[in-house]
Amino acid sequence: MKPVLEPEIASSSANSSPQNFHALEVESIDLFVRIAQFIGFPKSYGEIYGLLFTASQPLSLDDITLRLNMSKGSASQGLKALRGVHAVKITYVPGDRRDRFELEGNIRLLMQGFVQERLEPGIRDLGMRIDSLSLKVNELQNGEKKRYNDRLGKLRNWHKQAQKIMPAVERLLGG
Amino acid sequence: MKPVLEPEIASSSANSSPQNFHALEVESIDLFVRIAQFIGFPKSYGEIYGLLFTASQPLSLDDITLRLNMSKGSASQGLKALRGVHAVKITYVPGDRRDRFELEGNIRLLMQGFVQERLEPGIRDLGMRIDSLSLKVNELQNGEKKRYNDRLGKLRNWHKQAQKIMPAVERLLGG
DNA sequence: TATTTTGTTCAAAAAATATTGAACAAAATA
DNA sequence: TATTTTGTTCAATATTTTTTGAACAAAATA
Repeated sequence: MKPVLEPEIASSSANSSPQNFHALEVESIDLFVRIAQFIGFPKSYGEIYGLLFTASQPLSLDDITLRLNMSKGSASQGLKALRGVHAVKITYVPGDRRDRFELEGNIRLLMQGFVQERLEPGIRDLGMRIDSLSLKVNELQNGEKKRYNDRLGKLRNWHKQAQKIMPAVERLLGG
Repeated sequence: MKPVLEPEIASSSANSSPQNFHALEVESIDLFVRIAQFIGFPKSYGEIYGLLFTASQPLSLDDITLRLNMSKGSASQGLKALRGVHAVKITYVPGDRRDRFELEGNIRLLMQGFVQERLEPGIRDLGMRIDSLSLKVNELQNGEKKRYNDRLGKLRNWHKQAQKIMPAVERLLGG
């Protein structure tokens, strides 16, 4: 079965890149590549997301590799990761054996996934490290101990506030 | 003039790494290396910050390169960047020709710098791109236009909320 | 002024990260 | 069952980012 591609939109400004992209698609992909890099994802993830953002129907792995001129391996891994943060889902399309991919309805799911799977674990890990450091500092002699504790106190405080703000971030970005 | 190094802390658990680090220093540097990576800085920046965190007095460029076994170039660049986000400052020490570096008193300045110089500009840039995309979408035919605008609307909404939360993030992490 | 000390810059090297592509497994079809 | 289609994995390759180190400039000292 042949890949399902977007119908070319008739327009005098139609872009004629090697992949036959519409100018709008290019700009959309570009936007999501930046978002990806912003949150620390490889740019291929952003390309995939951007392509799906513009697509009028769920795309197959083939569509994606063809359109983006990307290896099957990359596309597979990227889709896996995007599914992992609930940014993309697999859709069943009757009469097609292949998986078809499309965006989760809500953009917020991308951000929610990011917050829950990267931001929060990161903050939690830092907390554990700060605690461990605090314990060791308590075994020092008085002078040293005071100096360390002054600085550690500020760090703990910062961390506590970072934790405190997390639910709000999640609620706003995810609401 | 010879480099100013930390006096070795007498302790049965004193670490004997090649650089003669105390276990506490190692853990502190490790912690800040993670924080650096977390916010997208090279790990050398974290090493420098971590070393300064444990230091009982301002350190010179020499101290830092010697202690961390890092090139002069790296140390210079790292310190420049850390000064750029107000995480580190230069202190004048009478009788020493060299610059001496120490942490800005408040940890929060590190985060404030990060928020102001990375997070906010990033969000702003995304906003401009989303606006540009919106303009182009308005030139499409009705069917296409609707489909795009549905998705773009969600994106705009997400972006608006990200902007809204920014001051709170800044206030909390920086207060 | 000549020499030394100190810090910066940037091209080249090293390290880290992302991408490819071929081998593989699983599922559908013939 | 044999063949084809589809998607995954991972070692090798390519790309990007970081680090080095030597050349340089500026400032202090002799």
